[in-house]
Amino acid sequence: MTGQTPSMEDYLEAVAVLRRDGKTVRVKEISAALGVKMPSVTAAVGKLSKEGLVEHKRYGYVVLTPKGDQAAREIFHRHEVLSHFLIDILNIDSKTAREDACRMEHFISPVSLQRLAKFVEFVEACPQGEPSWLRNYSYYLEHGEIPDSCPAKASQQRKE
Amino acid sequence: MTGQTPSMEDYLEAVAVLRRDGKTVRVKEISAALGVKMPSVTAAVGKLSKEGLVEHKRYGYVVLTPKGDQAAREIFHRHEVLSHFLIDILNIDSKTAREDACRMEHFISPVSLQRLAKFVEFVEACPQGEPSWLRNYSYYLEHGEIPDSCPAKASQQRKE
DNA sequence: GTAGAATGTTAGACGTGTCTAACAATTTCC
DNA sequence: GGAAATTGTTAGACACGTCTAACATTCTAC
Repeated sequence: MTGQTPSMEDYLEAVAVLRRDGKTVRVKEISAALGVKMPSVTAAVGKLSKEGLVEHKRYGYVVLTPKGDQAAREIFHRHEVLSHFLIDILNIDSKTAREDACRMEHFISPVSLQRLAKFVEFVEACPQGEPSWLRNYSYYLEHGEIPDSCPAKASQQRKE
Repeated sequence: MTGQTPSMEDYLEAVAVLRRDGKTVRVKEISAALGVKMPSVTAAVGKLSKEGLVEHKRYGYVVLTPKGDQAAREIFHRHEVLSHFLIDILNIDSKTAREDACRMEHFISPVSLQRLAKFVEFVEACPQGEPSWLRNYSYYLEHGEIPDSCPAKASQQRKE
């Protein structure tokens, strides 16, 4: 948690992402990235500046301070874990996944985030896990029924 | 999605939950349930009433209309799927899980919700799935390393 | 059946975040 | 180097959701 509102977290994250994409960051770009008008950005950047998270000279560039960078990293990490889970495990299209991550990232607790991260890690560390439960899950998604290769299904069928 | 703000969704859900717990629902109880003051409830109930989601006679009980009940069910379903996932799969303590679900439930898209629900369903339908990847996950959570019973781990060890 | 307690409402303030309209600075380019 | 385009800021409005303080209604119990 960064102690920021969802909105302020979005601004911080946007600055970090734009920066990462190479260029210096201007109000206009933040505005475009977040789909808000420039005056909203000016106001937000003013607040973040007061809190020592960004530096911003009037009419100039917006730059993260070390403290702001740290906060942005944390936010971005939440975003990454969530979208990673949504895309690679739940199989959600990346556009929807990113949108969902963008909204939910502001509300997941540190505990849940950490667990979710561990979960994703686990799945990656053990990708073929037991012939592949993840593949079985995909099958289930597609066909709506438990694949035969799942033991539970097999025993259930035996009973039938 | 119900077309409601997160706040209004919370009110709707609270009414449904209180109602389910047996009693008639009063402003005071909603206030207590959500941790807001009574005037906030009055205002919120007024809005929901205008939209035909609750009925509320001055100084009287708050009752969901069929439309409101439907919306509340949908919200509650989101809550259930999320907390179910957090508790039963990620192994998060139920207090944290419920709090997280309460916040995130307002922001998950229908697509992701449906997928998450499917995922939980899948895990339950196939609980022993391949010796139990879920148990392996629990082991991983506890010990921080992939259990030997995981094939990937086994082959990795062979290489070492 | 009325006084006091409990509950509910209204009025008005405030914080947050957004917007538009108008103005200001900066950059571009002939 | 100055006019026009671009970018940025300020001022002021508004929606939302919350609060406190004051007032109104209803309920409870004698």
